[in-house]
Amino acid sequence: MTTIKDVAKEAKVSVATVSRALNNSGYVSEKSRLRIMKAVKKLNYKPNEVARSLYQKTSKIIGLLIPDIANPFFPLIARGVEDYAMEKGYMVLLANVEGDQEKENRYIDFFAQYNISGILSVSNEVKRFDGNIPIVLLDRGGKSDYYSITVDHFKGGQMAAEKVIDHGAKNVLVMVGPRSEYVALDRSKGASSVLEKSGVNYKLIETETFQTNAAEYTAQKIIEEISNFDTVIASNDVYALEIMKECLKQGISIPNDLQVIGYDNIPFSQYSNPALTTIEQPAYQMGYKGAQLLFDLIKGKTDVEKNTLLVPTVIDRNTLKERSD
Amino acid sequence: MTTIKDVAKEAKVSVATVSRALNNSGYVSEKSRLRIMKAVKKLNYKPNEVARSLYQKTSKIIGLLIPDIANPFFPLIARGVEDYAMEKGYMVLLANVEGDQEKENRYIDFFAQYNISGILSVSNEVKRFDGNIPIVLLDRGGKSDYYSITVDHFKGGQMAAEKVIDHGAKNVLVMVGPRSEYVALDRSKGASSVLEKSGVNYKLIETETFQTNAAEYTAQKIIEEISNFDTVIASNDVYALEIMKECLKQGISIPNDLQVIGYDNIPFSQYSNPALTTIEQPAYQMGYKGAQLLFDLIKGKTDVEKNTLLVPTVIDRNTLKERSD
DNA sequence: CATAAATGTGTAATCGGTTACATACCGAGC
DNA sequence: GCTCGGTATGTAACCGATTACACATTTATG
Repeated sequence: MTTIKDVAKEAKVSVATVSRALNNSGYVSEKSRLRIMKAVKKLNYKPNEVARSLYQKTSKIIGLLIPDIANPFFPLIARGVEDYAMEKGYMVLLANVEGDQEKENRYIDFFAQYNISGILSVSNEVKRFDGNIPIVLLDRGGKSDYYSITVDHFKGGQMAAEKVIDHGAKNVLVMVGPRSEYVALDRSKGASSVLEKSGVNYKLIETETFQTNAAEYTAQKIIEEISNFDTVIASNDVYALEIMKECLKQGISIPNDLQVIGYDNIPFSQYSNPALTTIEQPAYQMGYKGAQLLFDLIKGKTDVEKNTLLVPTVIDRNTLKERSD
Repeated sequence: MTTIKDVAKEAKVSVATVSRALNNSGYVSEKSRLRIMKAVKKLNYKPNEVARSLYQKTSKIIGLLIPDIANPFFPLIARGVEDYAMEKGYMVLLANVEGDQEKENRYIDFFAQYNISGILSVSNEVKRFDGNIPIVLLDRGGKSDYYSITVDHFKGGQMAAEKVIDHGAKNVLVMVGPRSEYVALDRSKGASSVLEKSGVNYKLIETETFQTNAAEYTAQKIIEEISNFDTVIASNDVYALEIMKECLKQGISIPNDLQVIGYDNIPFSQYSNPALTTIEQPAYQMGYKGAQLLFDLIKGKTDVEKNTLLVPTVIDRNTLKERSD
């Protein structure tokens, strides 16, 4: 590895001058600058970020905490984050915490130990973080005192309910995610508010987790109850697909015997047969905007919108019956 | 942030002693050790990994290069890697390169700048890496002089071909991935070897990329040709699902009008209707074993198996016709 | 009991950058 | 000609850890 000293020697200047030239800080004569650039090229010099980071106490890394890399919804967010970060010359450290508090803690300690400059988290809160680096929450945490980019899940829940009512739902099972997730709560509140007002029969059923690896078990439990309902509002697309799989096994026809609506619009929701009707979250956009906000905070900007609320959209496919009108 | 100096002062010893105590190197009296541990706890001291890394020229990070985070096959690998790395107290820096050489280069520079201790790459080779840290290739590169954990794709291709022949295929379209990917080549070679020998009619069709975002376009092009065939061996599950989606649109019934077999066994292949018959790659295992091998190399072990070959398995689902016998 | 070996500890160099500070030179303004 | 501000550059301190080396003390050995 060539170091700044090698460059300095090659360009016949001091390391200070090299550093100034590379960082455009302080005065450097044009002559020196040229010699330095030439030396950098000749020696293929890349500054050692570790050394830089040690002195500066920051880095060109941001951390991204996601709950479940196996759910394709999160990679969508990750891409948005990554694209913006890349534009700014930053790297993103992707941490897959899988709902495991211990794992999350380890990643956060790690972030701190590496002088990470900001954190984006798709998580309700970032516990146990003592440093003072900026944090932006994605998809959740809208009412907390964190900065956040969220989707209006209450509205999303309403949209789902309106949509199924519109398609003739009479007995609706609405899956609520785990109680600990505000996201899930908001969604089901939105749904029930509409359902309640319109007078259709409905029941809330709570599931324990959002993790994809529990989806199969959960879907089976739900199917046991399904004979009393004509429609299910699933807590996300993975669950919706899992329910459809179970229905297929049991000869329950979709949408005739049972209507299904999902949430997220993950790429795979278009591949089911029938293709899944769902509520789209602007995941990529959320990631991208979240990264933007985080960089504003890193730069010390203060006139930023603290909580941005994005709107979901209905994606009309084929798991609801044709409307009769 | 508390530093080693704070701990030293609190424990009334020098920083050297603290360092020795924490790293179990050199001599430290039991009395000092206890006082140091107490101080560490009291001050909640976490060593600054950046400083440590600067001196040691290594770190507790390994890099994982994956080609496409949107394809659920890769998160499976990532989990295997992560689980093993976590056991060993390492972090994994997940880099999503999206088939973009520029992006890959940036990540690799970045890895080098952060003294990463090893690289796992799901990529044909790791170009332009001048350092000398260990590299393990996953899923590809079996014949190169890199260390690798691969799946026997030739055999996988054979299995797919045997399977479809077994189910009565007469005219087979086999999708080949991009020419640049040995994986794709091996698979199609395996398939054609069997097809050739058994005398069934077949055609190879080359696609430009494995990236999921090009899948829709590619599938449409393939469908144009499909009327001449009764079976398609897709280059991976995402493509298989995409083809099934197009078939659904066009009223082509699966498996009666067209049989489909995929490759990978991504979690979502079970959600299609009919559920996708496919060849499973032991992705998680590949990640886990790859991490194991990488750690052996990091530790300087030399008596390791250089190229491990895992075997794929047929996952029997419903996109092939019932066998007539 | 003398000496060698083992144990324990502190000072300072080191890793590769950034930057405060000192210094020197130059041209402008009085 | 002298002073002042702008330009240019180098020396050395610093970031927070590890470790070579020196030195002191204790323990083992013959």
